[in-house]
Amino acid sequence: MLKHIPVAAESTHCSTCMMGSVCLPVGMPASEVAKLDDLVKDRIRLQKGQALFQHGEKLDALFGLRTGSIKTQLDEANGAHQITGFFLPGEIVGLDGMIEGEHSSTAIAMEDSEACVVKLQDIDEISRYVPSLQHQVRRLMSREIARSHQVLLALGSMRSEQRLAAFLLNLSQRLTALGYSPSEFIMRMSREELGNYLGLTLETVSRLFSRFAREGIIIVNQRDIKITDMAALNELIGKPC
Amino acid sequence: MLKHIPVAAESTHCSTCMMGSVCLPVGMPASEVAKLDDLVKDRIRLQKGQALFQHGEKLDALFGLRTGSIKTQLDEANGAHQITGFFLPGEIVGLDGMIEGEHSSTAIAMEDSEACVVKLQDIDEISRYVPSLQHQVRRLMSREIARSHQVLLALGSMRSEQRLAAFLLNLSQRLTALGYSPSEFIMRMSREELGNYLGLTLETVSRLFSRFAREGIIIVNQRDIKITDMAALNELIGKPC
DNA sequence: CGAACTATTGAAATAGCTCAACCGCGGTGG
DNA sequence: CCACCGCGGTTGAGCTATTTCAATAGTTCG
Repeated sequence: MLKHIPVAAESTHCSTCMMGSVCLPVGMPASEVAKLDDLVKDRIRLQKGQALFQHGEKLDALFGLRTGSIKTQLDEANGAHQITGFFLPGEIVGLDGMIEGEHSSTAIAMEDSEACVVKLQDIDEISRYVPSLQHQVRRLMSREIARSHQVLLALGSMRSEQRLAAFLLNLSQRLTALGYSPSEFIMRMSREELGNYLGLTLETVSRLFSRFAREGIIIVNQRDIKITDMAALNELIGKPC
Repeated sequence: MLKHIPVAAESTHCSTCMMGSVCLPVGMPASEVAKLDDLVKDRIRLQKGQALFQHGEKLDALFGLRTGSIKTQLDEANGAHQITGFFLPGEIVGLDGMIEGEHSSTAIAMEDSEACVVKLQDIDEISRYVPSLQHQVRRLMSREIARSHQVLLALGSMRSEQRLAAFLLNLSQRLTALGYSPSEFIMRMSREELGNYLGLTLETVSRLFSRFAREGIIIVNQRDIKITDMAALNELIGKPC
């Protein structure tokens, strides 16, 4: 059972949340953000491995990740699955599969995590007096489409080393936006999960890490990554530094 | 320059459009659809090869494809590109890249086509008295996300023959929804475009067509396809008929 | 009719996969 | 405390699906 935590009156709301600058309100006029306080009525605390929602479940809310990290995946009939995204704090999970009111994917916590629950009906309610909220949801969904197109680009037209380079650069950027170091971080996902996401086997991913390390591009210690030559990564994906 | 055609008063509106059952209004209550008449104020006629919109252009509208077919692609700096979707009549183009009000992709007509223009500001306007319109847009965007996740699944975890099988089945289904034959159709895209979309080379695609034909699964005549063994295709993608 | 695409087919090269062995680390229980 | 297990990661060797390069043919179109 999911652990729900009602958001107490004196607790953090969107308008006072530290994540505001990168989360749902990002880019909204401050005057409007102030009116979002009723948007999040509770939060969910997840333990590592727990599902935030599962394929086929009724969908009536979006989730703003506050702490931790989450992966989303498409489950296949034969038991296999394809990971479609890794989410960091401030990012919105659950934008896919509002078709027929059912989730089309499954979201699983990769470490202990906490997410704000944003009910769809509250979005509708609040957009009546916060006109920009609907635009915001559209913008977030649009960004999610663009994001998955980027992954499509990687899977469709990059070689293995480029996929990993693109992934590391993307992760670095997103972590930077959260205030972390651009060049040193801990990956929450296993080699297998990363391989699944990138359309490679776990062995290939492992070999790539070793090779990048041998070439002096990164320093690898299990999931602890230090990027020592950002330019080389950019060059790999054809972006002249 | 794009050819705009104002929609005359007596012309077809969403409420009377033949495509209504598969296009933007799909699933909306009939009473609401009746109020959508001001949603489309003009249409665009495109010649084969012409762009409906290009990467970086200002985005202020969605497009409902009325006739023809359109491909969307991500353009890379080095001149390469990744095709992210093929669109048929009734499908909505332009849902990606409402970020920063700019298109993140380019949409190109694969044959002479015509699209209804749905201005974003008209959507906002009309949703004031057609409450379900916002839901509808959300639903359509969500479907677009789910769609691209399906492609991700194909690119990430299927072998070449499965990708082509999945593609043919998907195309067949969509054409059926439009009232065409499920088993006999003309593909609007070249082997190269299909290969690009599926993350394969054009030669591999060509060989796969030849092989499927040799195995009695399809009959191929250039872009003219006849599926003779639908069950075999389903089996290929692991869906026991 | 010839030019320029578009598709097919073959042969050789290779990127990434499969199978398999091994290592290291963290927990667990005798 | 230490032996043992299991899991995640690394590395090697051989294999194979797909690509690359190349030659040929069919189709479209001015």
